[in-house]
Amino acid sequence: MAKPERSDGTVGKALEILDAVASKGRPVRFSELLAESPLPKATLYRLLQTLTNQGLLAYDAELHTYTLGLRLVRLAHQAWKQSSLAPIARPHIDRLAARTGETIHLAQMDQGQVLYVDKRNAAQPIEMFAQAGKVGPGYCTGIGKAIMAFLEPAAREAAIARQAFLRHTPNTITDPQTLAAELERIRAEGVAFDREEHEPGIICIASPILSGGAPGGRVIGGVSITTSTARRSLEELAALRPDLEETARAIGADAAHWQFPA
Amino acid sequence: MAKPERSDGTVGKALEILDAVASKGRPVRFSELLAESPLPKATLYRLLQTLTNQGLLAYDAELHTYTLGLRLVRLAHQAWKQSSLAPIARPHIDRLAARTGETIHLAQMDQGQVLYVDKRNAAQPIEMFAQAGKVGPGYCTGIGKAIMAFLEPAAREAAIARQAFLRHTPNTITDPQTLAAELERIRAEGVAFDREEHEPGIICIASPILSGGAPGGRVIGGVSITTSTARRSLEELAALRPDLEETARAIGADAAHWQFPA
DNA sequence: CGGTGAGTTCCATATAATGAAACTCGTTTT
DNA sequence: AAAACGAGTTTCATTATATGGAACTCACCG
Repeated sequence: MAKPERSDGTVGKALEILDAVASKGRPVRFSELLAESPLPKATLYRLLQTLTNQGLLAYDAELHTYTLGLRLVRLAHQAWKQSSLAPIARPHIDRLAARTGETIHLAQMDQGQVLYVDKRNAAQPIEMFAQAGKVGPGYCTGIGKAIMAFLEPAAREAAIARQAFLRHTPNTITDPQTLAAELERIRAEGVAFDREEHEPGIICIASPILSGGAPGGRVIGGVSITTSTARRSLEELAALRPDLEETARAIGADAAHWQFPA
Repeated sequence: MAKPERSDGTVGKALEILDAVASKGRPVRFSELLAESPLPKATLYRLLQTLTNQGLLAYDAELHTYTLGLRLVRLAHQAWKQSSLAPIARPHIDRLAARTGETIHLAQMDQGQVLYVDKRNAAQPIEMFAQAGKVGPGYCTGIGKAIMAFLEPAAREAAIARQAFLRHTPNTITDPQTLAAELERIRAEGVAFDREEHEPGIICIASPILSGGAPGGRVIGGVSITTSTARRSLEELAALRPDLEETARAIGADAAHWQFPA
C-alpha cells in the first residue's frame, strides 16, 4: 500500500484531538471538533471522554466546551527539566544576558519548528510559560536557520520541506532554494542573522549549540541575541558574536552527554 | 465486578507510561520501566515506540533511554494559556508582588495536589517553567488548604482522601481528622496560614479565589504570600490580608466566566 | 565457546475501538 | 402547542487493534 501510515493507532488519534484543541487556542465545542475531524461522532465523543477523565482535557459542563487540561502543565514541567537544554544552559544565558543587556532566546527544534525553551528579557519582568513553550517558524528566525544549517543533510532537507514559507516582511525567505542557499552560507559562516525576516524592526544573531561544544558535534539547539533596529544596527549586533559563540560553546560542552530530542 | 476500572483503554496505559517516565525525573531504560509496569514486554515496547514517534517521549539511541519529549512543552504552553488562571491573574499578582515585596504564588488544584501556575519572586530573577508546573502537597501548604477548604463537601472529602499526610516538620498535619477540622476553621475564617507545616522557617498566608470574586462562588484556585520567619512574623504576614484578599477577589471577578478544571 | 540478559519481532487470539443508527433533550419554527 | 431540528449521548454488532507468549537477535560475559 502507498499509505504513509502516520496514525499510530488510538494514541495517535488522541494526540490529534489534543492538537486540534490546542490549535484553537480557546474553548472548543464538540461540534467544532467533529466538523474538522475525520472521526465519526461516537468515536470522537468517547475519545474526548477518555482524554477528559485523564486530565489532558478539561470540560466545561455549562458551556459544553473543551480546553487543554492542567495535567499537561505538570508533565511539561518534568519534560522541560529533563529533556530541554534550559536547566543546563541557564547559568550561561544569564551571563550572556547580563553582559549584553539584550534579549536572549534558547531554543530547540521540534518537528520542524523552533521551540523556545528559555528566555531572558533585558528589561521587562518575567513572563514564565508565556515564553517557554512558544513556537516560531524555522525559516525566518535566526535561531531556526542556525539550527537547520547544522542538521545532517537528510534531516535538513526534511526540515526545509516542512517550512511554510509565508511572507512576513519584505525580507522573508519564501522559497526552499533560497533557504537552502542561506543555510549553506550560515554553515560556512558559523552564525545566522535574522535581518528583519520575521518582524519589521527586529533583528537577531544566532549560533547553533553543538554537542560537546566543538565543531563536528551534533546540533542540539541554538542561542540568539535579539534586538531592534532602533537600539542597535546589524553591525553592532555582529560585534556581540564572540560572546554569543562562547556561550553556545559552553552550553554545548556542558550538554555533551545529553540526549537528542527527535 | 468490584473492579474500579480506571484504565481508559490504550490511552490510559500510554499515560501511565508517561507518568512513570516523568516520575523518574531522569532518562529511563526500557528494562526499568518493564520492571515496574504490569504490561508485558512486547506491549510496553510498542507503546513506547508509539509515544516516541509522537514526540511525547524522546529516545536516546546510544544510551537506550527514554525521557519526556518536547512536544509536551508545546502542548503545555497552550494549556497554560487557555486553561490556567495565570494569564488572567497576571496583572493582579504583579501588583500584589510590587506592593508587598514578597513572593507570590498562584495555584490551582489538580488531582488532589496543588499545581503552581504562576509565581512572582520578590528579589530573584525568573525561573520560568522551573516554577510553573511544579506541584506541591495539598495538606501542608497554605494555598492547598485554602482551596480545599472551599471545595464542595464531596470534592473536599475526596481531596482529603488523596493526601499523603507525610510529616515534613513538627507542625505538619498528619491525619485526615485534623485536616478536616483545620479546613473547617479556614472556611469560617476566610484565609489559610501555613505555619511552617511544609518547610521549617517558611510561612504563608493564602486566600482562595472564588469564581466571580464573591462569597458563594466556586473555588477556582488560590493566591498566597510566602515569606520566611527571618523576614516577617506570622502577625506581620496577617497584616497583608487585605491586600491578599483584594487580589483574590479581583482575580475571581475577572475569571467569572472561566471554566473549571476537573 | 556456550551462556545470559536486554531489546526486538512474530503471530494467533482476545480485547478494545469503531461507527451506523437510534435516542434524549433543549431550542427554534410553524 | 405541536412539530422539527440540532447538539450531544448511548447502544450494540462488527471490525480493527492491541495483546502477550514465545521465539529470535545480538552484544557482552564467564
